[in-house]
Amino acid sequence: MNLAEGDFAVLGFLLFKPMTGYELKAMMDLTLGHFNRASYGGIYPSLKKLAGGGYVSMSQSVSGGKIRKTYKPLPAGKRVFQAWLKAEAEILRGPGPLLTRVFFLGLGGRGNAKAFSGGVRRAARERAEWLKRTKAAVSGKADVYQESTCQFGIDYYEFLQKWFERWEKGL
Amino acid sequence: MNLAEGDFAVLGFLLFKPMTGYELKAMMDLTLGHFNRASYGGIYPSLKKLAGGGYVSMSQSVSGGKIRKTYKPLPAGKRVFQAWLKAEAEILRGPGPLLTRVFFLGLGGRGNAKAFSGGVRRAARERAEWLKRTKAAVSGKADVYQESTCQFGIDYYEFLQKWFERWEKGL
DNA sequence: TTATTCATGTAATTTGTTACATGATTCT
DNA sequence: AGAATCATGTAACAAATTACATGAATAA
Repeated sequence: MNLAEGDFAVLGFLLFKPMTGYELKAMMDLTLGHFNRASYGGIYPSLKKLAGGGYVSMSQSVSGGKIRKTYKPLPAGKRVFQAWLKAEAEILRGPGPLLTRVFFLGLGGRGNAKAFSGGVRRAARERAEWLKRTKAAVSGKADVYQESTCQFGIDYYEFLQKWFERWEKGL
Repeated sequence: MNLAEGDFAVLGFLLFKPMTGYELKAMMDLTLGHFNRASYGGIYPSLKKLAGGGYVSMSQSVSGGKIRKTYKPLPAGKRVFQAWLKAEAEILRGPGPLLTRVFFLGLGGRGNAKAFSGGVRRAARERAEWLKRTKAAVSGKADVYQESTCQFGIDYYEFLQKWFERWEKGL
């Protein structure tokens, strides 16, 4: 039973501040919501999983008949989160997973952000190069739209490179 | 049993040219592979589903003990594909689904591409505006990385707007 | 008094991913 | 002889999405 992207997002938010599932949803909607949508159907099972694995603890409080379950990271949770922060980034799935990582970079060590950014830039450069080659290979054989798809990829990965380059300098 | 993103991609490729599952995989890897990964585990069940729904026909040929199943779109398949091409684009999931649509735009009517591009630009503009507002609202309360996440979103949606604007002009 | 916010979750379905299993043909 | 390409697919698992179900407190 290993943790997925969504689980790490939940865990990361709890590292900022212990929260209830409801509060988590509100925070996620506000911050990562534009790319990574959060739903109760994702959050509550995730909390259960994290608690079952010993990554977070749960404390229940009852006020006025209403149950409130507040979740808080345990040492094991902090450990796996740090490991996740240091892992290589997957740039292929689009900005969503990438942004989730950027969001939590403040929780990692000082060198972590630079290393992460460097990894993204390298991967984006490789992707852009590859696409330029395929574009040249397909040129003439494909219609405008198909070539546009390729061109978009090139432009997108160059945008990524530039963005992270600029960002790294400003850190 | 309604069709998903991946099913439409398969159907679209078959509209270019009747193919086998194997050929589909090769084509998809070459063209849409950078954002939308294709696997046999996705393609073959998709073909089965499309055939079962009466969207494509299958013709089997045996040459040298080897079975070759070639799939070809039926009128019903063409109809649902056209409807899919005309639907509003989902810009939230990142470039993947967007690019799948661009790739097949040549199969739609002349006005289709412009309408699509306009829709993307409008959605991207709204998203960027929304992010600017939340950025202003959160300013000071969030750390560098959290604000960067927001800034990335703004820059990304502006990149999208500019890209499609330029693209539309060149059509 | 009615709508919204706070607060919990489950169940079903869909979708995607990975790994496995098989075998002929063709190129080196 | 061995590697790569052509060609089929299934099974298991992981993940995400949607819809459903419930109910107290509070703000309009």
